[in-house]
Amino acid sequence: MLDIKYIHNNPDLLKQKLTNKGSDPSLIDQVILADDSRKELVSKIDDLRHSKSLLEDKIAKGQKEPADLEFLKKAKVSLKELEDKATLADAEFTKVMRLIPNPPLDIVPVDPMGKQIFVLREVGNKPKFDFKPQDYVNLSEKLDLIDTERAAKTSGSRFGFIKNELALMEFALLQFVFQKLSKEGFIPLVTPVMLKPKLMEGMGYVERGGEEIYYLPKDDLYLVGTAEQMIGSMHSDEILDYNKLPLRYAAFSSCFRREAGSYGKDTKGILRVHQFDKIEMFVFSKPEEAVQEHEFLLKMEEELMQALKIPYRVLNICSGDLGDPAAAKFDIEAWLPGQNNGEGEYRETHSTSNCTDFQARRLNIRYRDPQSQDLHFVYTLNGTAFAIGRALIAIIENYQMADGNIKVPEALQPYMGGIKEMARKA
RNA sequence: GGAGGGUUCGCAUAGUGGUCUAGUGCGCGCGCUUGGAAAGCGCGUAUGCCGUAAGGCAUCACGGGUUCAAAUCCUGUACCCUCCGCCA
Repeated sequence: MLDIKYIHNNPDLLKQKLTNKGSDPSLIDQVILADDSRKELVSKIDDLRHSKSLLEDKIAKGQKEPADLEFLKKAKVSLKELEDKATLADAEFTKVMRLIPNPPLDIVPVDPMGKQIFVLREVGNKPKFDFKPQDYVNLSEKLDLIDTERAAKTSGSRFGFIKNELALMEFALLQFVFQKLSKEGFIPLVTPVMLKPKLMEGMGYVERGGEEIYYLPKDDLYLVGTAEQMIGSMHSDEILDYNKLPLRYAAFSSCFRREAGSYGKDTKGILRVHQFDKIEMFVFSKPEEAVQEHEFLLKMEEELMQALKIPYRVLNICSGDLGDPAAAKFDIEAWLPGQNNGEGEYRETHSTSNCTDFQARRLNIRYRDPQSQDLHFVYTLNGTAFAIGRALIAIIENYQMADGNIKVPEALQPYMGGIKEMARKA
């Protein structure tokens, strides 16, 4: 959600920004109109209430006059009418307000269609194999590391059992990430995965993309698609301590996504599944520190990739490809040498967004400025530490050997109980 | 799932129809006092909306109702707590 005063003062700039994001610029005119009619009603109601309460004070002091009672009875009726109108006007205003996405920052490349790719850098050496590299689906099948067939039996398509050393590796990865991020000042967190509708809406993923979210009607709860939704929500309606900003969390959760509309895409394996585990970084920051926090999150992501020695590239996501809450976003794509029939390709493993005060406004998360004592909205940022499934895929493909066995990255070996290689079972 | 209790200003509490956005204590801020501090004393201490301003309006978990008037009465819902049952 944006600041309505800012909208009133900068309609043309915002229309341009919405156009850049591929959104409907007429939302700006709509919301201004809705706000004006809302204000008009509020003024009328306030005036009427004021004159009403003056008379009520008079009556309370014992000066009762029939004419006053008459007026008050009428006022009560017209007040009710006005209030009903105001409720409607308010609902309309809020509805439009919530449809307006976060305008992109200036660093975001403009491409309303969201087709273009802007590579900031490529990092790491792509592994050179003296054999034709296989993709992770083949590799993991031979080593009995992933079972999607039985997962289809138990749960349907787009699920997977993670087995044997790969199951151990999931927890090695978690351990590895938590160790590193704790040292960097992130608060380790394990979150609930069910979230109330009001808060899910607050995070800004329901207006568009609601189809993507699992919902439990019997309990009126959503299943989270990322821990980001939980961390933002846990501090809703709070005033955060200025001295504790930036407040950084590293949160583990399972994530649930319906993957509606991706039929036929990535149907094999576990690249795109309905349920996966992830450690997510989340930061509540002072506005003036948000850009540097965003870079810090990206740095964390890159350091994690580098520690695992997985080659990757960094993308500056263009305006048309930003989600509603994001004002700027960097993605990391890991190099998967086994894809594309052994030619290799980059696939997204990480994403970090600066959501400015868009989510904080909806969730009402503020801090008090120590100088002015004023309350301001915090800025929120999020970034993937590791989406476990995709990290495992990247490891499998980059660490494969000629015999089809897979080395365990050195950084993970301390957490693997002495296992240095995932090998074919006897 | 069953039975009971609760939800008021950062915290703790007072408040059963008008003088209550709301008293008191604690906490916090400013000042006096002091060589300095503590104590003491005085003053201040929620948020949102409308308005250039003066000022006005709203909010005592949330919604509906009674009344000229609701923190207070009636009613529905949510959340929390205790006990019982079930359970990893």
